[in-house]
Amino acid sequence: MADHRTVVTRFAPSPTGFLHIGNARTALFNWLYARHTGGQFLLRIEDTDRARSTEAAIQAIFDGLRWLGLDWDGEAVFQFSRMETHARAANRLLDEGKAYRCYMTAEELEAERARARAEGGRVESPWRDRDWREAPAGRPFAVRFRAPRAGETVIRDLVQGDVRIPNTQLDDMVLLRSDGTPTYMLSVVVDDWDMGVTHVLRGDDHLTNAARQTQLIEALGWPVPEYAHIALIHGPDGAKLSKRHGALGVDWYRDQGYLPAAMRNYLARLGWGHGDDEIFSTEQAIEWFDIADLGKSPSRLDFEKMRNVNAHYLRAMPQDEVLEALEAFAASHGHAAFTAAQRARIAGMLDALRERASTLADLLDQASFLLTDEVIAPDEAAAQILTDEARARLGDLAAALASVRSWQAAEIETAVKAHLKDKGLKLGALGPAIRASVVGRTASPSLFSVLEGVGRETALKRLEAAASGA
RNA sequence: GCUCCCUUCGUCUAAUGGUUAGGACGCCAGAUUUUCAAUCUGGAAACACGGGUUCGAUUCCCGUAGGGAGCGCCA
Repeated sequence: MADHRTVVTRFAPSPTGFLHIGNARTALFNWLYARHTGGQFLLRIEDTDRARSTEAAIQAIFDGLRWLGLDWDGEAVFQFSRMETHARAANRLLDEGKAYRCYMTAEELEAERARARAEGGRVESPWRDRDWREAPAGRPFAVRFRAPRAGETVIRDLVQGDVRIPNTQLDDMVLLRSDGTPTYMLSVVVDDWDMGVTHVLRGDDHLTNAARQTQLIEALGWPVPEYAHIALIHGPDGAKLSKRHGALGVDWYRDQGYLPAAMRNYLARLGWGHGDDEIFSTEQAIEWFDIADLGKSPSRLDFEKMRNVNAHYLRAMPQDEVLEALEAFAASHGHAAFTAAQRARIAGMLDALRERASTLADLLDQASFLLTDEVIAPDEAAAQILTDEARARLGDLAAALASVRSWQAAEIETAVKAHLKDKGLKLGALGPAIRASVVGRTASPSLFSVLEGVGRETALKRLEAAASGA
């Protein structure tokens, strides 16, 4: 049994899809609280629904948590493997008369549920007060919890305060299905106790479950953990986050080029805050995090702000880390590994490039003119700039630049300006065309650093190609 | 339908029984500028509504409206 003097939190997703972004935030809060208190953060995979649980989903949870940098203590617990233990708890309640065998058929149940809903009461099983020996021999039965019919159950929630639920709203929950397998409600309670969980931070969709679980826990004679139910994250339109928003799994964010540190920062600010602090390190978040500062209202995802936070991290990260992240990102998007020359070119221009990017995807896109030595095909806007007149001027410029001794931005600038003066032109008459031919775009970092960045040979090759109308 | 939860700028949030209601993203304007950014300066922008309680409510209470969640032999 775990030491109950220290905080133990847990993240308990069911492996039925990807790691949902809302769940990722829940995991983050549990992780922050455990790290803040010097306690433990446990991971439990709730795989008791055999039909829906998949190996791929389990992997997605592990990968997602690791990507976010949320390390869990000890081995992940697989709920399904603890079935026997759960069943034992149910049987104990049966022996103690706190649960009963229910022989209702699916049809009877359906009718009773309709009645309860219409009358606003609980679903009642006739077997609650009947002797199970009256049941036809061999008929399968479910084990139901004998919940109080009257009164109320109060959840002492660290976020929501005391929440009182009338017991008339709480049915006799099924503990063991008629095939003998334990239900979620039973498994959670038994596992949380066995794992020594002291603080349950989860989505507020579990708030009424907390009432049922409280009843169960008390029947089992165990201490009720501290609860903290946090409001769910909604989509930008305020509706529940759904596939329609196209941004459910954390893997999507990774694929979009968001950085883990930025995600931690952004997610932490959703439903939690520390004064006016917006950008803070994970260490600071750990130091500051407290359940008391959790908000009660649901928050919406704001991709503009997320991009802004990410841009901040992209700029603040050490160069070699950005390069490493960019290369991994490129690889996962089908790019070949960078050559030494490519890496060197990107490194040389990294600060200029990252200043214009919010995500790794932006960065990779903006660095594309550095990824090849060949002539670049201009995009639509750039092509418009390359008129016959502009092309002719580029030819003159290429000839003039060929004699630049040291291929450095400052010297290139001197040479270009001398050439312009010679021709009686302003930079505005030639600059856009240089950019269009060398970068293939109408926007880029400073012209001269771009010329330096691609290297003399490639720069001249592109200028000449544009001049010859290629 | 029943039960429960929520409501401060468009969004994320801070603060308070007496404040010019603060910050951030976004937006607008200006500065800077070879493009695009970045940066700097300035600006517009909120206490959902109606009743109370109070000398005084954004803050406390009650309603209304709006939003959300739950009501499975799913988790």
